[in-house]
Order: sequence, then C-alpha cells, then structure tokens
Amino acid sequence: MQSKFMPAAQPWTSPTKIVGPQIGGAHIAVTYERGQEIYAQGGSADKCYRVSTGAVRVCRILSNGGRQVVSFHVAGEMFGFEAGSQHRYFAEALALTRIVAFEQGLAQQRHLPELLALALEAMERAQEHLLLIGRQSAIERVATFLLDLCERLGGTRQFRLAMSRQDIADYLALTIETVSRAMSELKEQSIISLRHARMVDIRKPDALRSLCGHVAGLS
Amino acid sequence: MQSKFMPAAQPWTSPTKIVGPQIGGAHIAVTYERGQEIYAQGGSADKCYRVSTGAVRVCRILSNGGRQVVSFHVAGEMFGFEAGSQHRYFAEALALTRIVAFEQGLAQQRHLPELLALALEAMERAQEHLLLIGRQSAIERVATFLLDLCERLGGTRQFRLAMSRQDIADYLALTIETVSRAMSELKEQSIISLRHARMVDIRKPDALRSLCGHVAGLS
DNA sequence: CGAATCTTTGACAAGCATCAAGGGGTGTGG
DNA sequence: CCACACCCCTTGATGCTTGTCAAAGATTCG
Repeated sequence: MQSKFMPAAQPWTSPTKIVGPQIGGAHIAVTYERGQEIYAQGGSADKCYRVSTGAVRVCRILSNGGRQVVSFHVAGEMFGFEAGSQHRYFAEALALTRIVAFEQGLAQQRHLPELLALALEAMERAQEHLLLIGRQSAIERVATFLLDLCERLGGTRQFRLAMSRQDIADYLALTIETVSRAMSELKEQSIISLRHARMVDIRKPDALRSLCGHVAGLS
Repeated sequence: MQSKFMPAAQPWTSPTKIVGPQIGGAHIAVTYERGQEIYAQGGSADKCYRVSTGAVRVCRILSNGGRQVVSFHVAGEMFGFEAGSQHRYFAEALALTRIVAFEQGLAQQRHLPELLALALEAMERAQEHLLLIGRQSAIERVATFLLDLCERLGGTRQFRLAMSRQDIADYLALTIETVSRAMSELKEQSIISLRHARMVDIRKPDALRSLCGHVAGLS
C-alpha cells in the first residue's frame, strides 16, 4: 500500500470555540489544529461547513490500508454534505484552520435551493475528479492539481501548499514518489519553481495549462 | 487513444412518443433505438429522466478523442440532472430503451428535497467510482462492475450485458483488451461463465465479491 | 545541534497500453 | 439454407508508465 498518512505528533487538544458572524441560521466558528478531525467517518452528517481560513482534506480509509483523499477545501469553500445521514468520509484540518459549521436541521427547509446548488457543484467536481484520475497521466494530474489550486486560492502565482506530498498523492491516486517526480519534471522544464517543497511559484501558467489536456476545474 | 465507440449502423429514426403513467408532474415516455442520443452535450439540462426499460450510458468526449463513460443506468434508475443549465455530458441508449422524462421547470419548486437527494446520491456514486478507478486493479474493477450491475438488475446470476466491451472499458478507465483479458481470467477461474460475450453467468458470487476489495456499490 | 519527518532520487519490477492478428456471432444476399 | 462480410471480441508480443524498494538530502522543531 501507499499511505502512511497519520501526522506524527497530533496534539489532540479540544478545538477552541468562537462565535462567528451571523450569515443564515445557527452556526459556530471553530478553530482546528493541523491534523485535527473536523468530523468522523460514521458520524452523523447533520451539518455543513465553510472554511474561513486554512485548508481541509476530506478522505476515506480503504480496507487495504490505503487512503483516498476525495477533496481539498480552501478558504471560502463549503464541504461536509453527504447523501446519507452518516458521514462516509472524514475531514481533517491541513493546518491551523477556522471552520464555520451550519446546522442543517431547521435551516434545510429555507436553504434548499442553496444546498441543491452546492450538492450539484460537488457532484460536478467529483465527476471532473473522476476524469482526471481515469484519463490523465501522472504529470497531467499534478499540473491540473496545481492549476486548480492556484485558481481557487485567488490566482496568485505563488502560493503555499497546505498539503503534503502524501496528501496530493492520495488525492491524485498516485504514489508519493510519482508526485515528487512529476514536480521535479515541472521544475526541470521551468514551468514551476519551488523555493522549498511546499512553496510553489508558477512560472509558465500557459505551459501548465497545456499539460492539463481537457479538464477544467475540480475539487 | 482508446475509443472507437460509435455504433456501426445507427438508424436515426425519430423516437416514438408515448404518454406514460402519471407520477409527479408533466412527463413523457419516449422509446429510443440502440445508439440513439437522449440528450446532447451542451444541450439545456431542464429535465431529468428515468429508465423504464433498457439501459443508458452517460458519457463525455475528451479533447484527445477518448471517451469517459460516467455512468450506466438500468431500469428504474434516474439520471440527467447536472449542475449548470447545460449538459456537460450526453446520454445514449444502449439498446431499445424506454425513458420517462420529467420537466424540471415548475416541478423543481416542489421536488427540491428529492432533487437534493438525487444530487447527493450521484455525488456519492461518482466518489465510489473514483475509488474504483483510482485504487483497484483491472480485474478488481471488472469484478466490481459485474457485481454492481448484477445487483442493480435485481440480483439474478445470469444477465445480459447491454453494453459493449468498449463501453465497459471507457467506464472503468481501461482498454478494451484489458477488459477482455480480465473477463477471460474470471472465466478461467470459473468465477463466471459466458454463453457468449454478452451473456454473463456468475458462478461464484463470493469469489467475485472477494475480488472487489472494499468498494460497495456504484453507478 | 540533533532527532524526526518529509521529500527527492535511483534502480528495478509489475501492470496495463499498444500494436497486431486471429476467432466467433449475426445478418444479408445468393 | 448456406456463404460471405462485418463487427465485436479475444489472444499474443512488446514497451512504457507507474509502483515498489531503498537510501540519501532537506526542513522543522525542540
């Protein structure tokens, strides 16, 4: 298998609760440490969440010991709604992250159109992700990932990766070594440069875009 | 690339319109020939559909000439709702197929909860599909596909595949040759038998299930 | 400064794609 | 009713992409 994904030291301190700005119904802002669980696999899926600052991974452990990262979420993005009443996936903070949680119980009645739009968007992202995994080569997947992340972070050419190579590998259905090699290849071609492993600078956005083939945007 | 997927002879007769049973709002039953398009990529996504009899594939053409089959749908299943107002995928009948189309315009107001549930379910299926494509070997994918199809067809051990090897390959992100080899391997191990290429008989359901690894059900 | 973790790089192997050719079933015409 | 043709499927040989195993370099934090 290809995942030794548990963060080494995970101080399991209880999250700091903060009352956040009122936006729709009952909601609470919570700050999570790096590696801390936001919701558990099997837990009741009665809330949805918005990343205020920081970043989140949503994933699932496979019976063979592997892990699939289903999606990353950065500031401003919603996550956490699922089909059943129980979470089939779990969510963790990738760094110090502030999350606003929305109760779905009562709010669901009046926010159905928004929820539907969010669900459809999530569906679309899942389908784009499928295309990426199924039809693209390793370097194409990494290029698409970087470009997508760049856009979602506001379009700055320089940004910091909140996730490890292992996280990226588990998201792109590759191994950590293959992700690393793809990064090195992009660096080799001067398409990106890396101050260090987590600091990306996109030097040739067009070249990166031309590597993506056909996939537009994804989760 | 790996898809020469256009059916050979495609009699482009206009579909036969039939008034179907009243179930919710305005809806029409239409019969499609094998290979006929139900909705087009780029067309307005203002309806959703239910397979009455037959089977459907939902797919997308990639810029490299390849094709990704996103989902198959058999009798009783809903399909066709998407995030935007335009279809990003297209749907075709795999055989002589009867479809009931539901107008979404007015019905959307009163059927929001159902639509939300359908969208979430579609998202879940896409995510399961993702796991299958990203983490399973060729034979595991084929085994999972067969088992899933079997269950959705009502659990009969013998059934006819409405889709070609090419369709299956494009669904599982494999080549037609690899799908064929996987089938032969399953036949070799007496896990399935094939009267002919399209007639599957599952001889050892448990053996098939043990090949699936961890994926439960998908689209 | 040193320990621990994350990342990179190399060598090798395995699985799947690709290229190529041969079988089998179905439909049409003789 | 048989024969031929077309399409779909199967099987084989070979090469490439990626996974696996191994070790060394880089970064962070105490």
